[in-house]
Amino acid sequence: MSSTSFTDLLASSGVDPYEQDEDFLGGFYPEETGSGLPKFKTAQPPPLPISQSSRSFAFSELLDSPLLLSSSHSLISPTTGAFPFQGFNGSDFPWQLPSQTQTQPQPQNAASALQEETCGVQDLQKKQEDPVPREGKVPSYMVSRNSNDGYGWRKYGQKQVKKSENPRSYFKCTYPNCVSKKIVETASDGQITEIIYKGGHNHPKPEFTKRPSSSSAANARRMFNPSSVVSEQSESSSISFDYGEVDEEKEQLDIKRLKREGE
DNA sequence: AAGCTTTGACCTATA
DNA sequence: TTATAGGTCAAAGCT
Repeated sequence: MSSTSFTDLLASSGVDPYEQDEDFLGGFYPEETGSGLPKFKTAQPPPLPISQSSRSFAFSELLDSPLLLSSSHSLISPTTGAFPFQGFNGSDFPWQLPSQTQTQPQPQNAASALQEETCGVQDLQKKQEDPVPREGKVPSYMVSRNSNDGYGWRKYGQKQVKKSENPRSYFKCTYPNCVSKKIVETASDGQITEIIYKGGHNHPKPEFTKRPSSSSAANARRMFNPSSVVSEQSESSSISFDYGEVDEEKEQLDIKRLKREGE
């Protein structure tokens, strides 16, 4: 998969660029974003040992750590999308628009890679900030299943954690035998402030997920209602990828967590 | 009727 | 060893 491009992955996953775009903007992001751009954070170790770190210390650690190597799920579509955060190497942003992706030059080194990342994030941010204005908070049902990164998610718990003032929602992938989970931290105003992915999907992205076959068609409609799903971006909202803006403490916690999971 | 969300209780890990 | 925090379970209710 090292030679597999994002586009290829899209194709192989049965998602065409157009759809992908919709997935990211209307499914994965928006919903996740709901309102502001979420602070993407992932506990999911990057599948490939690529220079995706905007934080050398952390990633060098990760790269050296068994986490990366032992992450069996890393070989599959990890987190949310079928495409892991390897995308951070600058050219494969999972949520990056195809056109943008294609114009991204390959990072020459760690430093440039870092710049690329930063750029990619910012550009992406702009693109995402534009789209659609959001009104009000995002209902939990949007935040949850809607995680249409192509996968189905079921909320199994919510908790107010001390670490952050915002409540965390816990989701499991609804695919049979899939152990993938994600934790979404949502601010009081409905903005998703943090998303943590745990475990990878051990299955291909279900094609039906875009149109949830769940009984709650109403919910599905609401979920996919652009006007309600898309977000207006505030100045404060920003995409903070795990790799770039997470504080050391959090990252350490994630690493701990990953280690535990890996055992 | 199936599947999902909600929510309090319970379990486990960590300091 | 104990207290606290984080994560999960599972029953109830909803769509």
